[in-house]
Amino acid sequence: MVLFDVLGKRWTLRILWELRDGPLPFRALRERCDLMSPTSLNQRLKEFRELQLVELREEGYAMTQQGISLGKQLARLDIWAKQWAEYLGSKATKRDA
Amino acid sequence: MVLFDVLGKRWTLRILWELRDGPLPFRALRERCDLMSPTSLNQRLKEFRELQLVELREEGYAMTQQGISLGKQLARLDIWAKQWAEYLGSKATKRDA
DNA sequence: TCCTGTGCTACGGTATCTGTAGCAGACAGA
DNA sequence: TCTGTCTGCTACAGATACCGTAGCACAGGA
Repeated sequence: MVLFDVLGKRWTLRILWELRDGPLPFRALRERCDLMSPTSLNQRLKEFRELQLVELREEGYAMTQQGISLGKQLARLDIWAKQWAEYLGSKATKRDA
Repeated sequence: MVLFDVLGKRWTLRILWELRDGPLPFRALRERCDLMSPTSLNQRLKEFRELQLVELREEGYAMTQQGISLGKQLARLDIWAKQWAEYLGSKATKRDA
């Protein structure tokens, strides 16, 4: 499972997430990602480019068509995560009560 | 993004994936995951239990309702990944030709 | 020439993961 | 009671990945 290999690395999901709204230059992207180390960011970006999920354009790093498609999948996952957080929260509330 | 934090660790997706088919004891799960180190497996399992995605039953480690729900999301992602792999493959074929 | 922006890298320290070995407990059979 | 074999899990040392800081090389603009 190649996708799981690449997604199972630190910052991967976050970087893709931050690029969903549009292209970002290297440093701006880094700021969005809580100033993660440029070493790691560059490493991830390199992998993304090899996998044709992201490309470097004049405006900065941008999602390819495949990247956008993956972004939609992550959006689904985000929706699920929000519901899940609510579930955990409600259980915690009940326990505290 | 709590979910992305936990998913952004090595083996996380893989472990959840292997548990989709039903409960597995510690060692069997480890074998499914290419004999990953027991240290890491135990660490991940601990996190999953805290997040109520996985629980330890008599039959072994098993998905909770929330875990099953997450598994369905990962299945979607898997479908996407397969199409994506086809896309990458077809481009490579064209390039080689 | 200087300033500021870009992408990116070097370096040393730290955290995380890895593989091997083995512990403690439960159960089964002799 | 001893032995063997499961179970979940842990200790330890080495390898790998990540971290923050600093700075490089290049491209404009003044």
